[in-house]
Amino acid sequence: MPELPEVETVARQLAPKLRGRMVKEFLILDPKLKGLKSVALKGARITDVFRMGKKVVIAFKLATGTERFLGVHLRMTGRLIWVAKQTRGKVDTRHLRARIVFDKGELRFIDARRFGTLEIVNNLEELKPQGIEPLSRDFDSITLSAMMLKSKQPIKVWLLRQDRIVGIGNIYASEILFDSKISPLRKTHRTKPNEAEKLVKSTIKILQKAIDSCGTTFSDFQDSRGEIGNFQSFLKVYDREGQPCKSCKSPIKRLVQAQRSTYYCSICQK
DNA sequence: ATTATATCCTGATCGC
DNA sequence: TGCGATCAGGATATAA
Repeated sequence: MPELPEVETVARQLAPKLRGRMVKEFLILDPKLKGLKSVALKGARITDVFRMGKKVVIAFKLATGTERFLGVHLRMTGRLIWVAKQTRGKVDTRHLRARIVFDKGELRFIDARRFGTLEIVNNLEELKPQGIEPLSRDFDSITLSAMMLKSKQPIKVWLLRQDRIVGIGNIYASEILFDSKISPLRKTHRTKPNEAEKLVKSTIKILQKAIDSCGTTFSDFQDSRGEIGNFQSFLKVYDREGQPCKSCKSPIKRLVQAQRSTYYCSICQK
Protein backbone atom coordinates (compact mmCIF):
# COMPACT_ATOMS: atom_id res chain seq x y z
CA MET A 1 0.00 0.00 0.00
CA PRO A 2 2.24 2.77 1.09
CA GLU A 3 4.30 4.62 -1.44
CA LEU A 4 4.98 8.33 -1.24
CA PRO A 5 1.41 9.53 -1.90
CA GLU A 6 -0.10 7.14 0.64
CA VAL A 7 2.43 8.05 3.31
CA GLU A 8 1.90 11.73 2.59
CA THR A 9 -1.84 11.23 2.96
CA VAL A 10 -1.44 9.43 6.27
CA ALA A 11 0.81 12.17 7.61
CA ARG A 12 -1.50 14.95 6.45
CA GLN A 13 -4.55 13.33 7.98
CA LEU A 14 -2.88 12.53 11.26
CA ALA A 15 -1.23 15.91 11.77
CA PRO A 16 -4.34 17.85 12.85
CA LYS A 17 -5.48 14.96 15.04
CA LEU A 18 -2.20 14.59 16.86
CA ARG A 19 -0.60 18.00 17.12
CA GLY A 20 -0.51 19.28 20.68
CA ARG A 21 -1.36 15.96 22.32
CA MET A 22 0.61 14.59 25.23
CA VAL A 23 1.65 10.96 25.40
CA LYS A 24 0.15 9.15 28.33
CA GLU A 25 1.47 5.74 27.42
CA PHE A 26 3.38 4.17 24.57
CA LEU A 27 2.70 0.45 24.53
CA ILE A 28 4.60 -2.08 22.45
CA LEU A 29 2.65 -5.25 21.76
CA ASP A 30 4.77 -6.98 19.15
CA PRO A 31 7.91 -8.54 20.64
CA LYS A 32 9.63 -7.81 17.37
CA LEU A 33 9.46 -4.11 18.31
CA LYS A 34 10.52 -4.51 21.90
CA GLY A 35 13.90 -2.83 21.41
CA LEU A 36 12.12 0.50 20.99
CA LYS A 37 12.69 2.86 23.91
CA SER A 38 9.09 3.92 23.89
CA VAL A 39 9.08 4.90 27.55
CA ALA A 40 11.31 7.80 26.57
CA LEU A 41 8.30 9.49 25.01
CA LYS A 42 6.05 9.34 28.04
CA GLY A 43 4.82 12.82 28.84
CA ALA A 44 6.13 14.21 25.56
CA ARG A 45 3.98 16.49 23.46
CA ILE A 46 3.51 16.10 19.72
CA THR A 47 4.61 19.15 17.80
CA ASP A 48 4.21 17.94 14.24
CA VAL A 49 3.52 15.03 11.90
CA PHE A 50 4.97 14.87 8.41
CA ARG A 51 6.42 12.59 5.73
CA MET A 52 10.07 11.95 4.96
CA GLY A 53 10.67 9.51 2.12
CA LYS A 54 8.29 6.68 2.85
CA LYS A 55 8.30 7.29 6.59
CA VAL A 56 5.73 9.04 8.71
CA VAL A 57 7.60 11.19 11.19
CA ILE A 58 6.04 12.26 14.47
CA ALA A 59 7.94 15.04 16.22
CA PHE A 60 7.81 15.31 20.00
CA LYS A 61 8.95 17.79 22.60
CA LEU A 62 9.78 16.53 26.06
CA ALA A 63 8.99 18.50 29.20
CA THR A 64 12.64 19.47 29.27
CA GLY A 65 12.33 21.00 25.83
CA THR A 66 14.34 18.27 24.15
CA GLU A 67 13.12 17.06 20.78
CA ARG A 68 12.52 13.45 19.83
CA PHE A 69 11.33 11.93 16.57
CA LEU A 70 9.42 8.76 15.92
CA GLY A 71 9.91 7.33 12.43
CA VAL A 72 7.25 4.91 11.23
CA HIS A 73 7.79 2.83 8.12
CA LEU A 74 4.61 1.10 7.03
CA ARG A 75 6.32 -1.27 4.56
CA MET A 76 3.70 -3.55 3.01
CA THR A 77 0.80 -3.73 5.39
CA GLY A 78 1.45 -1.22 8.16
CA ARG A 79 -1.26 1.26 9.08
CA LEU A 80 -1.55 4.11 11.52
CA ILE A 81 -5.07 4.41 12.80
CA TRP A 82 -6.35 7.31 14.84
CA VAL A 83 -9.03 6.26 17.31
CA ALA A 84 -10.79 9.28 18.73
CA LYS A 85 -12.58 7.57 21.57
CA GLN A 86 -12.21 4.32 23.38
CA THR A 87 -14.59 1.91 21.77
CA ARG A 88 -16.29 -0.29 24.26
CA GLY A 89 -16.92 -3.93 23.53
CA LYS A 90 -15.37 -5.71 20.61
CA VAL A 91 -12.33 -4.11 19.08
CA ASP A 92 -10.44 -5.84 16.37
CA THR A 93 -7.01 -6.00 17.93
CA ARG A 94 -5.66 -8.50 15.46
CA HIS A 95 -2.32 -7.30 14.16
CA LEU A 96 -2.19 -4.49 16.68
CA ARG A 97 1.55 -3.96 17.19
CA ALA A 98 1.82 -0.74 19.18
CA ARG A 99 -0.36 1.93 20.76
CA ILE A 100 0.30 5.52 21.69
CA VAL A 101 -2.34 6.47 24.23
CA PHE A 102 -3.35 10.07 24.87
CA ASP A 103 -5.76 11.60 27.35
CA LYS A 104 -8.35 11.48 24.64
CA GLY A 105 -7.91 8.95 21.89
CA GLU A 106 -5.03 6.82 20.76
CA LEU A 107 -2.89 6.08 17.75
CA ARG A 108 -2.65 2.44 16.73
CA PHE A 109 0.05 0.83 14.68
CA ILE A 110 -1.46 -2.17 12.95
CA ASP A 111 0.59 -4.41 10.72
CA ALA A 112 -0.45 -7.85 9.51
CA ARG A 113 2.85 -8.91 7.98
CA ARG A 114 5.02 -7.29 10.62
CA PHE A 115 7.45 -5.80 8.13
CA GLY A 116 6.80 -2.29 9.41
CA THR A 117 9.34 -0.55 11.61
CA LEU A 118 9.31 2.04 14.38
CA GLU A 119 12.36 3.99 15.50
CA ILE A 120 12.93 6.80 17.94
CA VAL A 121 15.80 9.20 17.32
CA ASN A 122 17.14 12.39 18.85
CA ASN A 123 17.93 14.09 15.56
CA LEU A 124 15.71 14.32 12.55
CA GLU A 125 18.76 13.82 10.36
CA GLU A 126 18.83 10.18 11.37
CA LEU A 127 15.51 9.57 9.64
CA LYS A 128 16.49 11.37 6.48
CA PRO A 129 16.64 9.04 3.48
CA GLN A 130 19.59 9.02 1.12
CA GLY A 131 17.65 9.55 -2.07
CA ILE A 132 16.23 12.72 -3.57
CA GLU A 133 12.71 13.82 -2.69
CA PRO A 134 10.93 13.83 -6.05
CA LEU A 135 8.64 16.68 -5.04
CA SER A 136 11.49 18.93 -3.95
CA ARG A 137 13.56 21.41 -5.94
CA ASP A 138 16.50 19.02 -5.85
CA PHE A 139 14.72 16.81 -8.35
CA ASP A 140 15.55 18.00 -11.84
CA SER A 141 16.52 16.39 -15.12
CA ILE A 142 20.19 17.37 -14.89
CA THR A 143 20.55 15.65 -11.53
CA LEU A 144 18.49 12.70 -12.68
CA SER A 145 20.48 12.26 -15.88
CA ALA A 146 23.73 12.26 -13.96
CA MET A 147 22.42 9.63 -11.56
CA MET A 148 20.98 7.46 -14.29
CA LEU A 149 24.23 7.39 -16.19
CA LYS A 150 25.73 5.32 -13.38
CA SER A 151 23.38 2.36 -13.52
CA LYS A 152 22.87 -0.48 -15.94
CA GLN A 153 19.83 -1.84 -14.13
CA PRO A 154 16.51 -1.89 -15.94
CA ILE A 155 14.90 1.50 -15.36
CA LYS A 156 11.87 0.01 -13.61
CA VAL A 157 14.07 -1.68 -11.03
CA TRP A 158 16.16 1.45 -10.65
CA LEU A 159 13.14 3.63 -9.95
CA LEU A 160 12.40 1.51 -6.89
CA ARG A 161 15.77 2.35 -5.35
CA GLN A 162 15.23 4.54 -2.33
CA ASP A 163 18.90 5.51 -2.26
CA ARG A 164 18.39 7.35 -5.55
CA ILE A 165 14.84 8.71 -5.60
CA VAL A 166 12.67 8.26 -2.54
CA GLY A 167 9.01 7.40 -2.46
CA ILE A 168 8.43 5.50 -5.69
CA GLY A 169 7.13 1.97 -5.19
CA ASN A 170 5.93 -0.82 -7.43
CA ILE A 171 2.66 0.77 -8.53
CA TYR A 172 3.93 4.22 -9.34
CA ALA A 173 7.10 2.93 -11.02
CA SER A 174 4.94 1.26 -13.68
CA GLU A 175 2.61 4.26 -13.94
CA ILE A 176 5.44 6.75 -14.26
CA LEU A 177 7.14 4.75 -17.01
CA PHE A 178 3.90 4.46 -18.94
CA ASP A 179 3.41 8.20 -18.72
CA SER A 180 7.00 8.70 -19.83
CA LYS A 181 6.60 6.26 -22.73
CA ILE A 182 9.77 4.49 -21.62
CA SER A 183 10.01 0.69 -21.54
CA PRO A 184 10.59 -0.78 -18.08
CA LEU A 185 13.27 -2.96 -19.66
CA ARG A 186 15.39 -0.05 -20.79
CA LYS A 187 18.81 0.08 -19.21
CA THR A 188 18.90 3.10 -16.95
CA HIS A 189 22.06 4.56 -18.48
CA ARG A 190 20.50 4.37 -21.94
CA THR A 191 17.99 7.12 -21.27
CA LYS A 192 18.40 10.26 -23.33
CA PRO A 193 18.38 13.75 -21.80
CA ASN A 194 14.91 14.53 -23.14
CA GLU A 195 13.66 11.30 -21.61
CA ALA A 196 15.13 12.26 -18.26
CA GLU A 197 13.19 15.48 -18.57
CA LYS A 198 10.04 13.57 -19.37
CA LEU A 199 10.68 11.25 -16.46
CA VAL A 200 10.93 14.18 -14.06
CA LYS A 201 7.68 15.64 -15.34
CA SER A 202 5.84 12.31 -15.27
CA THR A 203 7.07 11.48 -11.78
CA ILE A 204 5.92 14.79 -10.34
CA LYS A 205 2.64 14.64 -12.24
CA ILE A 206 1.76 11.10 -11.16
CA LEU A 207 2.81 11.48 -7.54
CA GLN A 208 1.06 14.83 -7.17
CA LYS A 209 -2.13 13.54 -8.73
CA ALA A 210 -2.04 10.52 -6.43
CA ILE A 211 -1.60 12.78 -3.42
CA ASP A 212 -4.53 14.89 -4.61
CA SER A 213 -6.54 11.65 -4.76
CA CYS A 214 -5.39 10.64 -1.26
CA GLY A 215 -3.40 7.73 -2.66
CA THR A 216 -4.36 4.33 -3.97
CA THR A 217 -6.92 2.51 -1.82
CA PHE A 218 -6.53 2.20 1.87
CA SER A 219 -8.56 2.37 4.96
CA ASP A 220 -9.92 5.34 6.80
CA PHE A 221 -8.21 6.51 9.95
CA GLN A 222 -11.21 6.96 12.21
CA ASP A 223 -13.06 3.73 11.76
CA SER A 224 -10.58 1.79 9.65
CA ARG A 225 -13.34 0.97 7.25
CA GLY A 226 -14.06 3.32 4.39
CA GLU A 227 -11.74 3.37 1.44
CA ILE A 228 -10.48 6.86 1.08
CA GLY A 229 -7.82 6.58 -1.62
CA ASN A 230 -9.08 7.29 -5.11
CA PHE A 231 -6.06 6.98 -7.31
CA GLN A 232 -6.74 3.39 -8.31
CA SER A 233 -9.30 4.70 -10.80
CA PHE A 234 -6.50 6.56 -12.55
CA LEU A 235 -4.14 3.62 -12.86
CA LYS A 236 -3.33 3.05 -16.51
CA VAL A 237 -1.18 -0.05 -16.43
CA TYR A 238 -0.76 -1.42 -12.91
CA ASP A 239 -2.70 -4.65 -12.39
CA ARG A 240 -4.23 -4.35 -15.86
CA GLU A 241 -2.57 -7.32 -17.57
CA GLY A 242 -4.41 -8.25 -20.76
CA GLN A 243 -6.68 -5.22 -20.62
CA PRO A 244 -6.50 -2.66 -23.43
CA CYS A 245 -3.98 0.13 -23.19
CA LYS A 246 -5.76 3.40 -22.45
CA SER A 247 -3.83 4.97 -25.27
CA CYS A 248 -3.45 2.42 -28.10
CA LYS A 249 -5.84 -0.39 -27.07
CA SER A 250 -3.25 -3.13 -27.32
CA PRO A 251 -3.16 -5.48 -24.31
CA ILE A 252 -1.13 -4.45 -21.30
CA LYS A 253 1.73 -6.80 -20.58
CA ARG A 254 3.04 -8.09 -17.28
CA LEU A 255 6.54 -9.21 -16.54
CA VAL A 256 8.61 -9.90 -13.46
CA GLN A 257 11.65 -7.81 -12.65
CA ALA A 258 13.57 -8.28 -9.42
CA GLN A 259 10.78 -10.58 -8.28
CA ARG A 260 8.16 -7.88 -8.65
CA SER A 261 5.41 -7.40 -11.18
CA THR A 262 5.86 -4.78 -13.85
CA TYR A 263 3.01 -3.67 -16.09
CA TYR A 264 3.48 -1.82 -19.35
CA CYS A 265 2.37 -1.28 -22.92
CA SER A 266 4.93 -2.66 -25.34
CA ILE A 267 3.54 -0.48 -28.13
CA CYS A 268 3.52 2.87 -26.31
CA GLN A 269 6.65 2.33 -24.28
CA LYS A 270 9.95 2.01 -26.12
C1' DA B 1 30.85 -0.69 -6.74
C1' DT B 2 26.90 -2.53 -8.66
C1' DT B 3 23.60 -6.11 -9.18
C1' DA B 4 21.06 -10.63 -8.21
C1' DT B 5 19.05 -13.56 -4.75
C1' DA B 6 17.19 -14.91 -0.35
C1' DT B 7 14.70 -13.51 3.49
C1' DC B 8 11.69 -11.29 6.77
C1' DC B 9 6.02 -12.33 7.87
C1' DT B 10 0.97 -13.20 7.29
C1' DG B 11 -3.30 -13.17 4.74
C1' DA B 12 -5.88 -13.43 0.50
C1' DT B 13 -6.59 -15.66 -3.63
C1' DC B 14 -6.14 -19.27 -7.21
C1' DG B 15 -6.36 -23.88 -9.09
C1' DC B 16 -7.50 -28.51 -8.33
C1' DT C 1 -15.45 -26.82 1.16
C1' DG C 2 -10.66 -28.01 1.70
C1' DC C 3 -5.91 -27.77 0.67
C1' DG C 4 -1.49 -26.53 -1.00
C1' DA C 5 0.81 -23.25 -4.03
C1' DT C 6 1.34 -18.65 -5.21
C1' DC C 7 1.19 -13.87 -4.76
C1' DA C 8 1.18 -9.19 -2.33
C1' DG C 9 1.83 -2.00 -2.97
C1' DG C 10 8.94 -2.90 0.83
C1' DA C 11 13.57 -3.13 1.87
C1' DT C 12 17.84 -5.19 3.30
C1' DA C 13 21.58 -8.53 4.32
C1' DT C 14 24.32 -11.46 1.84
C1' DA C 15 26.40 -13.38 -2.22
C1' DA C 16 28.22 -12.98 -6.71
